Amino acid sequence: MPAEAKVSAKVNKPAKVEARAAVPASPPLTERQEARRRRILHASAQLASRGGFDAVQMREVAESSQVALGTLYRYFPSKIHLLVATMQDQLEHMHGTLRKKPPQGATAAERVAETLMRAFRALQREPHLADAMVRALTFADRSVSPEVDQVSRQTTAIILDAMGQENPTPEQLSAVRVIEHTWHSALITWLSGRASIAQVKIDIETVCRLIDLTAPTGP
Amino acid sequence: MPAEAKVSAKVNKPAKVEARAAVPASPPLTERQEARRRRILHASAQLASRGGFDAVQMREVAESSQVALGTLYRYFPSKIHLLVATMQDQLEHMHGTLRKKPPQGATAAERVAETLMRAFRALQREPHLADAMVRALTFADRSVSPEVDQVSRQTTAIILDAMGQENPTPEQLSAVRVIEHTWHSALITWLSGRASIAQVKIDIETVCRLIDLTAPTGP
DNA sequence: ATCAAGTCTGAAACTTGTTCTAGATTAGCG
DNA sequence: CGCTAATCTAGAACAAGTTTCAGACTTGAT
Repeated sequence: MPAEAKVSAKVNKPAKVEARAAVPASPPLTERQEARRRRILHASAQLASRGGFDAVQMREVAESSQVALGTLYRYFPSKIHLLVATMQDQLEHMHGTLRKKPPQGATAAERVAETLMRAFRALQREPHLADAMVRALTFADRSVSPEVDQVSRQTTAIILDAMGQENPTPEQLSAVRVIEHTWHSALITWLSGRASIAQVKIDIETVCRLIDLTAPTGP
Repeated sequence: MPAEAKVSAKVNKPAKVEARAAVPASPPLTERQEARRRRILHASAQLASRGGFDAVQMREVAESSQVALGTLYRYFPSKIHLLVATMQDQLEHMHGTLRKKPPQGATAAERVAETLMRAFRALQREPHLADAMVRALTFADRSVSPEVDQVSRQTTAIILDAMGQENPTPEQLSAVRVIEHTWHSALITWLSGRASIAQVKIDIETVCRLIDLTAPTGP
């Protein structure tokens, strides 16, 4: 039988994903493989934290993580895949952090805005890392759709969490979609220096109004 | 004195731009230079229409437009610059087209949604071209900010046109910003196959509600 | 313990964006 | 016209993402 894992082709790259969780449902990795994967993601985040998207060079990631270039590509079929996976990783971490101190706002809109601003502040602490992750996310083509979708689901989960809404209406889900759009695009404009932090704040607060507008008890 | 133009360095690449118009304010180009520029943009759009972002290869653009590679880079300092300029070009064209038949909707929100859906339909006719332009736009880094800003201004102008609002309030401008965010991000999700045309429509209509919400005579 | 199948490594090769160079061309001025 | 500075061209060279390959290494099954 196989070797380090019983996968067929391409290392267990996160394929189809379970309905909710962030955990890939693909064949399990051996310990050593799991360790390699971690090393790679760590190196990726570290290099990204330095110089952003451009500083994440595949050869360097491979070297930093003590893995051959070919192996890196087996785990992550492209630089974009790698960075999107890095984002998944960071997002999970952030969701955990955010869960701990739930937002205080009185309305759902306030809580969502507060949560997103908290996330934004976290990103501001590592602007280069944010740059690498967000640029990869929006540049991703169809071949990365499953992974990008996963990030999107995770983001949706964070927002719904903040809303404290168990069973959102379709209208509310639309509002959440629009909020995500705004969130990503506002980050882009901030990262490329075309919008200030204050401007991003305003945009987030503006779009969050949609939540109240679509609240089940609303207008 | 100089040759084909009296520019200093880098061909008259659109620098600072006048307050409103889309016309670059830089030193004028010779006829031959203007012609070269047109050929390049045409080749860019043509290649993009075929295979999208990846199909726009600088060597091919240079060949198609009968220009040396070095010259291409003198006119457009990077592939991203080129594609963003291509977008400026197309946007101008589209703004002209849209002006002709103003939207019919009763409310500003309806008119904006109608206008954006009209633009969306136009993009659907050349999805590959849309792919190239939008991907370039969101991937652009700081070095392209002036040009991307110009595109943003043009988009804002189209939306304000549709609103029929001469003197928008700051709140309305915020709403317009959020609409633009949603517009760009929704296009991205559509282009990468993660959202359907119907979904994009819903998102546009949802975000356009913000306009009524912020109307001067509104709530 | 042995073996077959799959994995990892190291290095070279290939692709495409970007830069550089030497020489031919062009524009405008005197 | 003839000059000069800038532009254009052809082509090589460089950089980083991606692919490929032969051989060494692991793993799990027999």
